[in-house]
Order: sequence, then C-alpha cells, then structure tokens
Amino acid sequence: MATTLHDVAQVAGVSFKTVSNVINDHPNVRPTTRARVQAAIAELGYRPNLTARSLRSGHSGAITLAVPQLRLPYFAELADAVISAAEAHGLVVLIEQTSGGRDRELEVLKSPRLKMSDGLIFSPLGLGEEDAALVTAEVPIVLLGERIFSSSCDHVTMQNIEGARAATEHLLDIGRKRIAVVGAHEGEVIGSAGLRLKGYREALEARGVPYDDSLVAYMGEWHRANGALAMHELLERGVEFDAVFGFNDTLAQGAMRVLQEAGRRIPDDIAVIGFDDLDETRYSLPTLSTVDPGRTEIAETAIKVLMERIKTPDGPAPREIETTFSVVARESTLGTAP
Amino acid sequence: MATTLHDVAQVAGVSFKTVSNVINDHPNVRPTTRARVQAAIAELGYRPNLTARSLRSGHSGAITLAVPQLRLPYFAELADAVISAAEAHGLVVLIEQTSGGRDRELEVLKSPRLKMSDGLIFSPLGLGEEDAALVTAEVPIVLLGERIFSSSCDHVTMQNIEGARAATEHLLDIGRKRIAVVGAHEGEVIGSAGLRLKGYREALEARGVPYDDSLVAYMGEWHRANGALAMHELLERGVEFDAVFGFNDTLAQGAMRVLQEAGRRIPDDIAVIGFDDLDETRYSLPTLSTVDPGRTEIAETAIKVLMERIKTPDGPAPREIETTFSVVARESTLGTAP
DNA sequence: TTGAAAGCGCTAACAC
DNA sequence: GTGTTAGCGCTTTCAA
Repeated sequence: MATTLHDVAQVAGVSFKTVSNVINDHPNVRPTTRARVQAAIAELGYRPNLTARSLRSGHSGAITLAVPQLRLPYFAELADAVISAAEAHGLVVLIEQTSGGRDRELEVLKSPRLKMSDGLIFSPLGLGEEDAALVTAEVPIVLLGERIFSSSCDHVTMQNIEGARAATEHLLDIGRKRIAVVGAHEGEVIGSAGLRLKGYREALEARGVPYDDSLVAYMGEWHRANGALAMHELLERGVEFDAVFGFNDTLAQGAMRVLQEAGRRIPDDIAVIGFDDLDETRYSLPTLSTVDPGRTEIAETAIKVLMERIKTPDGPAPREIETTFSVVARESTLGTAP
Repeated sequence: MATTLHDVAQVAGVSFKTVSNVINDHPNVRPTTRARVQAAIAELGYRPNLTARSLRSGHSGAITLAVPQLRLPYFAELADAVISAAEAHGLVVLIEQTSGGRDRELEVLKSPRLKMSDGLIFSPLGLGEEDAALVTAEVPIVLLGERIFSSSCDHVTMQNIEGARAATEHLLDIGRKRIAVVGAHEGEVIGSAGLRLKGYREALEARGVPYDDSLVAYMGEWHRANGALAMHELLERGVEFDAVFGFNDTLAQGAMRVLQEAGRRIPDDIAVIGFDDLDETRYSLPTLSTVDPGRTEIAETAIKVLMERIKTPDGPAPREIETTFSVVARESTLGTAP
C-alpha cells in the first residue's frame, strides 16, 4: 500500500492535518515542525494521492484537449504547443481524438470522463455554426478554430482573412498576377476555407486584379492527395497561372509535387505559398513559403483563458481572441539564395 | 452542484446502492427497478463522478503516454495509434512530453500525477541501458523503443535489426552495391542506430558485399537537417555510392533533398530507402520506400500488455515482444510506374 | 500553531 | 433483490 498522510503524521509525531499544511505550503506551521514533517515525507517517500485531492478539492490539475487526429501534422504541432503551455502551468493534458466527426465531437462534450479534467480545449471539425448551442459541457471550454463563432465559449482563433490576404499580397508583390487557389470549399463562408478565400479576394480587389473562378480549385478534405489532384486538374484544364496559394501547407506540398512532376520550376515558373507554418515546410524542396498563424500564441492564450475561466466560471463575457500572424517567405516564392 | 447517486436514488425511490448496481450492470436488480432507476438517471441527467469512482476503486481508466515531442512525426503517429488503441478499450490517454531529456524522463517516472493514471507507456530517449533499474514507478510500465532492454518492465519493440537487414537487402536486390548509410551513432551498439547498422552489416555480409566505413555518415540527432548535412558531406568527400539507407524517414527525406539539389536522379542514379513508414513518405517526390515497423501493432500490443499488467501486477515475468515489419517499396527505389 | 471532525461521491462487503 | 455500513486519502471548517 502506498504511504498516506497518516503514515507521515505518525512518523513525524504530528496530526495528519499538519502534514497536509506542510504539503500545501500553509503559512501557520512552525519551522521545526515543518522540518520534521519534511524529513518524514522524505523517509517514507510519500507522494500525495492526487485522485483523493481532486475529489475533495473539486479540481484535478488536468485539462482535456480534443482534436481530430494527431497524425495530421497541424494538430500534432498544436497538441505539442498546448501540452508545453499546460506544463508551464503545472497542468497535464488528456487527449481525445474525434476524427473530426460531428457525433464523436458531441460525445466528447457529453462524456463523463471530461469531468476528470478541469476544462476543455476543443478544436472541432464536424460541428458547425448551427451547432453552436450544443457546445457546452460540465467544464469550461475554450474553442479553437474556425468552425464556430457564435458559441458562448471563449474562442481563440487565427486571423484567417488577414493571413490569407497577406499571403496573396506577397505573391502579388513578387509580380504574380494569376494566382491559383487550392483548397476552396464550395459555398463556405466561415470555416478556414471560406475565410481564406475571402482574404484572397480582398487582396486581389485591393490591387485591382480581377478574380477568376477558373483559378480556384474546390475540394473536400485538405489532404495532400487532394492538393495533388487539384493541381492535376488545373494543369489539364490548361488554365494559365503563375502562382499557387495552398490553403494549408499540406495542400501546397501536394500541389508542388505535381508541378515538379509536370516540369514546372518553383518559383521561376510558378510560385507557391501555403498556410500553417508546419515544421516540415522548412525542409521541403524547395522550402515552402507560408503563413505562420501563431500556433504557440494560440496554445498559450487558450491555456491562459481556460485557467481564468476555471478559476472564475462566471467571470467576464466570453472573449473572441485573434492571434498575430506573419508571412514566412521561403524558397518557393523567393527562389534559392544566391 | 452536479447530481449524485443520492439524488437519483431519491427520485427513483430506492437506496443509492441500487443505483450503483444499475450503473455498474450488476445482475441482481429487478427489471422494473432498473427501469425506474434509469428513468431517474435520464431525468436528472446524472453522470457518474469518475474521480470518486477512481478513488474508491483504485483505478482511473486513464493511462499515461510519455514521449519526447509530438511535433516529431514519428511520435505523433505513435501517439495517434496509442490513443486509438486505448479508446477501443475505454481508456483515455494523458500525454507527457519529455523532450527526450534524461532528467525529465526520470521526473515523469517519479511524478505523483502519474498515479492519476493506471499505467504508463513509456518511450524514453534520454535514459539508456545503464538506467534500466531506474525505470520503475507506482504504476505498471510498458517500455517502448530501443534504449533499454534489461529493465523489469514489459517491452514492446520493433525488429530493428531484421527491418534494417530487409531494407538493405531490398537495395541489393535492385542491383545496388555501394549503399551509403545516414544516421549512424558513433560506438552505439543497442539503440535504434546501433541495431539498424547491425542489420545493414548483416545484409552486406550475407551477400558478400564488403562493408566500407567511408559510406557511413555518423551524426547526433535524427533531424532532417542532419540528414541533409550528412549527404552534403558524403557528396563533398567524393565517395561513390548508388543507394542511401536513411535510418529514419526524416533523415532519408533530408538526404533526398540534397541529392536532388545536386542533380542526382532518384532512383536512377541513387536509390533511397528510409525507416518508419511515416504518413508523409507516401507524398514526397518521389514517394519514399521505407520499412513499416508495425506501429499500429506496437500500440495495440502495448495497450494489451499494459492492461494485463494492471489487472495482474504479479502476473507473468516481463515480456519482450517484437512486432512484425515489412519493407514498403515505393518510387525512391523502384522508380515511377510506367 | 495545531488538532478533531466532517465529508467529497463512489464501490465493496455483508447483512437483511 | 435491496439496503446498510464502512471507508478510499484528502481538504476544509472550526475548535482548542
């Protein structure tokens, strides 16, 4: 059996409450008593039972992170950032994978095991704006992503429109006029695809470049295969273009691959930019220009906001927070260094 | 306040123990009573408090997975597989990132919060064989990876030697004789690098191909940048070779990139194979041949063994389990399909 | 400054 | 079949 407060108290010759006081750094403990208790703790190798503490105190020191899948690099890097940010505050992270399915996402919200943690950082993919009212749970929630904006949760999101506008402007700045888009979603207004398309159009309009729908590749999921497929189609249709804006890095890499197979030089013939600033964009050939959406900032902000909400559930009204972004220009738009 | 067993019992007009019986599917409950209780549960929206259950029953339904970093694709895919396997058994997964540092790895083993879970799946990087005795905790451990073989924990590992031998044989089979190695660790015997080098040498020897140390690139960490660097050096040294075995996919991709920049055709001039079968190997240009080390099997086996050990801590002697592997031949060794 | 008592919500023995 | 009793190990409240 593991040693308990009682065992420590017995060895130290004090009441078990005093031991508790020492462990929790309560002020009213005489130094000599404290020392005696600490010696006993060390002697017995005592470790507090966090489950019991959690039951009594009502909070566990754990939070849940719900993401579609860790095998998708974007979510792996997000999870990494969230775990690091949580760790810095002494929190552990429990991960639920939802596959991005609506039912599974709802299930996670309702699951009793969510209550094993003090709060939820939730990155939905299946749920949409119409489900906003369903995004509630027995713990505070911080919402991530672009699927739902009208919920009653705190929401941390990247600047999709502005980021996409900046990416497009970057392509215009290097003299490109016919910019193909890979990753649009038919009819979507909000959601990453809708917002990024909006940013793209805004940039064109601001520079007086006409919008041409034949340059826009619509598709379902943002898998690399779809990026490749879309680029195949664009090439086959014989559409002329001198740049590609992939709505995420994965799509951009799929597109790059097809362009290279087709003998197009990047960026000489076609410049390519992505979105997300995945680690791997630093290592592709050529390295991929992209938009850094502020992932670390997203993670740290989410943790901060969640902790505040856990502390004061009836605190300020739900906040809508946008992180800062930046365009990262690499070889796929600038060419190789001389 | 959340509703408790008592509230449900009161509404249903039974004792709270009966409610507990219903929830835990105990047999001795009359159907009518059961129905009444279930109605009360539904009416009140009762959800069991898992923390209390956990305190009382001594197990939490959570396990901990400790890995270096999720931003490394190998560990992201491993974590994905472990979470999915755990989910299938009704377990949640708590993730600790260690950065692969020895101190942090020891800290995780000793941390009281490990006890919030029922067991640990541990993939160390900083700890080594000499630390085997330190790999103990207050919960059962299943060890992953190639750092420690002599601990007293169950150990699930891939067939490194055999996999590397098979990869090398694949290169020999397609007629390559001078196979460069990227990722060796100076003086290492066990550990992924040591084992894979052994497999490489065994394959050469079996075919009567002389081993040439000038073909072997030694390095520190297996980052893509190091793969690129190693390949630069090999090219600069003017060593002749017609194939490259990257000790993981990341190294192989770094190497591929440098080869392509140098104008070498893959696989016509140089064939390339990696190790790990990361998702992204399907999408590189060319697609990367690699060794599938059986990641899903590793995850499922680890969960299965851990659950057994949780159930019967003094069960069978610690097991050493190897998963099945396979060589996945893609364009980087076979060339493009006609 | 320290101690005693109560109880978080649940499960496991055992009695009825 | 159902209820009673006793804690799991801890924090909290209040008294000494």
